[in-house]
Amino acid sequence: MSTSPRAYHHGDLRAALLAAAIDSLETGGDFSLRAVARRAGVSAAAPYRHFADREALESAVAVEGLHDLRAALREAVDAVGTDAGVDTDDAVGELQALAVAYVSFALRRPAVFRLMFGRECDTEDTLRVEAAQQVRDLLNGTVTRLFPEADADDAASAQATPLATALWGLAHGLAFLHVDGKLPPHPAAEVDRRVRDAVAAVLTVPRPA
Amino acid sequence: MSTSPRAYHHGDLRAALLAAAIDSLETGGDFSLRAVARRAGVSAAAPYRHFADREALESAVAVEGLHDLRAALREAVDAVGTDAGVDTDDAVGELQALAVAYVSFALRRPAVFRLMFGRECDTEDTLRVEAAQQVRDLLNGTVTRLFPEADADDAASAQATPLATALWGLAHGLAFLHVDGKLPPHPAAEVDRRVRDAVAAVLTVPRPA
DNA sequence: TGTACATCAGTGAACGCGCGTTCACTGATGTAC
DNA sequence: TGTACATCAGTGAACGCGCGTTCACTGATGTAC
Repeated sequence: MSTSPRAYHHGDLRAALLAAAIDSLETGGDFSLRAVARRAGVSAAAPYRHFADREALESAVAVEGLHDLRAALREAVDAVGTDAGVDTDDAVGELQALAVAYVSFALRRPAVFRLMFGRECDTEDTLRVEAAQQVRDLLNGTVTRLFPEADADDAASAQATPLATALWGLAHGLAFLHVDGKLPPHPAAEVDRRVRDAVAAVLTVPRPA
Repeated sequence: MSTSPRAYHHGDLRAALLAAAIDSLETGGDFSLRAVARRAGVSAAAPYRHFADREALESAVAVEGLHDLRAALREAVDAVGTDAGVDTDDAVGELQALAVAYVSFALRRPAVFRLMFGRECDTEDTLRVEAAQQVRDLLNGTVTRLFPEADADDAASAQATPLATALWGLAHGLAFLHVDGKLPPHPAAEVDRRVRDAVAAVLTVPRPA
């Protein structure tokens, strides 16, 4: 809270380290315990008072990122409007908005996104597992709400139906293809359009009579 | 060619280093110039006779991987059958086969797959750019062949239509989600089914009249 | 067929680097009386 | 309100590590005559 620097007893070094880690990731793309400590203006050993090891810090950053992603997705869904009467056109629009938000988060914070998803994660870390599950639930829940006919017997509305898996895969793939430079990541408006078009194309493909 | 070890003048150290690099990636998941040299039974400086630097070796591995991926995709497409008369059901089956092959390649060779796609790549490296383009062409070409109506005015059959982008995104996303442990990567048959179902679900979603 | 020599693909030692982690320590903080 | 003391969050030096890269070198190979 205090803005004045204190030699000892930083105040909230844990939060400061997290912020430094995210900052470090977002400017430079990589981070290390030492670099983060440096950026926080603290000795290399200091982080060990707050994190067991390098991986614990990494996981804490991932949790923050997952929360932010969920917030961004929720906001996108809410922005489309949650009117009770949803026809399929609106449904397509909502899925488009979801995918656009997913990809745009990835491009806004590529290093954090990579850290969140770009490696196998520690299944022991309850907070991280939960945060990841919440993102999944939001995606699955939205799809199930929009297309309940696919799998009507699931009382819990957050089942990973094939359609939900497909939407996640599509958004996730387009996100990484852009982040990794396999599809041009600029300008943002073009990316959004590409994502929207891809979602629309796949959902409205010609089909046999 | 000769199997007897020679102190000097290895014979084809370049190829041996590539093989060692791939081997190193596939058992351990990571690799370094030094580790690769060690594995090839050669001094740490030896690779510099054949590769400008670490990145050049990495790119050469990526090129091999991209060729292998294209071969795997081509094989999958060919296996479905290339009869002239294709109706939409066959088309869905072919896209499913393509996606399954893509994901199964990623799970068979996760570290190589990551190296191929998991970072921005050197656009100066012509061989690598070409190899990547060939994979794209195969995906785009197949989609355009199966769904020509989407964009009939393209003479070149390898345009990146929205549908082709979507299919690539879907396959790519499911690949990484499995590779990174966000979806259970075992058993293989289950993964194949999940991919097939996802492709089918998205292409046959209910739609407005 | 034999010899002299240029070429070239290796060696091995060394460089500087940043990393994660540990350790004994120290100085600020807060509590008990 | 003042003092003694335990707690706790930092310090800074040190460890061993593997890395990419360079350098002068050496020994095998192949060619010219």
